[in-house]
Amino acid sequence: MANPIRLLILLSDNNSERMDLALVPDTVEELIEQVKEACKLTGGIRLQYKDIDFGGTFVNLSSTSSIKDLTTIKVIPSVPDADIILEFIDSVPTENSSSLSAHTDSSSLSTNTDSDDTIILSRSPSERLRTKPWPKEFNIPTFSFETEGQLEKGNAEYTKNQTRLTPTSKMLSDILERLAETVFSYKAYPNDADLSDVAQALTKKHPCLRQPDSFNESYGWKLRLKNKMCNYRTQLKSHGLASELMVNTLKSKSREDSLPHPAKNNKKARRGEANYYPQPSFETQESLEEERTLLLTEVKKRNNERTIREKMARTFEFRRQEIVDQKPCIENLMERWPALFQVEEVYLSFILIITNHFFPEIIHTQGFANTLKVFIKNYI
DNA sequence: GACCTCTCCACGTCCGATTC
DNA sequence: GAATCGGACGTGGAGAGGTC
Repeated sequence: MANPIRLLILLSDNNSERMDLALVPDTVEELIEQVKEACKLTGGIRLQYKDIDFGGTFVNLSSTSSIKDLTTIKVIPSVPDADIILEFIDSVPTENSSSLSAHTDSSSLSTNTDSDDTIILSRSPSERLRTKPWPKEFNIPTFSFETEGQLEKGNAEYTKNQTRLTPTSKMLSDILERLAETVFSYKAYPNDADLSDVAQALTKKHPCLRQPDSFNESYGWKLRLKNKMCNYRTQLKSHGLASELMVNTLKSKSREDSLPHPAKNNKKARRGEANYYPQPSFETQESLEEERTLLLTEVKKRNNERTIREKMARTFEFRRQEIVDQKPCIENLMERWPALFQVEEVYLSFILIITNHFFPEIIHTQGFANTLKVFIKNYI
């Protein structure tokens, strides 16, 4: 029978615990789980052990064979290279509409979001609505109590004798309204494939709504939804609820015309593209202008990429609105925002724009974050 | 490069259903 | 019965893509 072993777990400089084990686990993963349980830790950790052969230096633990009685184990919160995630953060926005933040995982043991590994690419507070990418499987929301009740009855009827339900206008409004709200929480301008997803998810969840005459038995719902989204955007605009939609309003674009005609002499956004117009953050125009002035100084300093990146991120909304509203010429832009033309910013924006355009599904993945990090380290 | 067709989007309008 | 709401549809301007 193996002898029990005693370990000293170093949690921090002045925080340690004793841990007794009946036997050494076979794998490091098991040991990590046991340490987490014993010390009541959450989040990602890795372990190092005190290597006597090297004068007591802490060495990464790759095998439990290094563990003996009275070994000192050091707990390292999270593993930066292994735990990179992409997520939206609220404080420091940047230059791309699909703004993202790739940073090391800040578990309960770590608050290391300010390391050099952090790629500050976050979204504006106004865009908090769209904090998640388009779901792989669209989750149909819960409708009003009345609608849900009718659907439940309709589905039961459908299961029994394949009878389809013809929704009343009230029910139809409720369904479309809730779907539009949910779709809008992901995308203001969903494409055909997105709407097909929603329509299919709807008829899958509520088979009584299937339309036998249409493609996939859901094409009619897709058309309805497409129309609803258009009306929904108009509705939001009329209530002034979405500034990002307002800048894409044709009438508001042709201000120079005293009697603006819709879509007359206006450059229209490219297919599937709309002006990104984040709301000003909690910071004031004055403070942001001050930040911009500081940036002019910072940009002249050497090896100052991180500070520039941070300040560019912080002034993103301010800069974006300036560009959308005033449409400044390149000379003015270069004069006011020289950092925007630095290689790092151009590369980063380019990579994100291309990726978001062609491979939107990978932009939230860990693999993309890792690749981006390596690219920035090596080439920027 | 010109032309054509298709698609997208905003906008306006119609019309049926609902509310008052 | 008038007012309001909202789904549906038509229209026009613009971009994308294909063809010659």
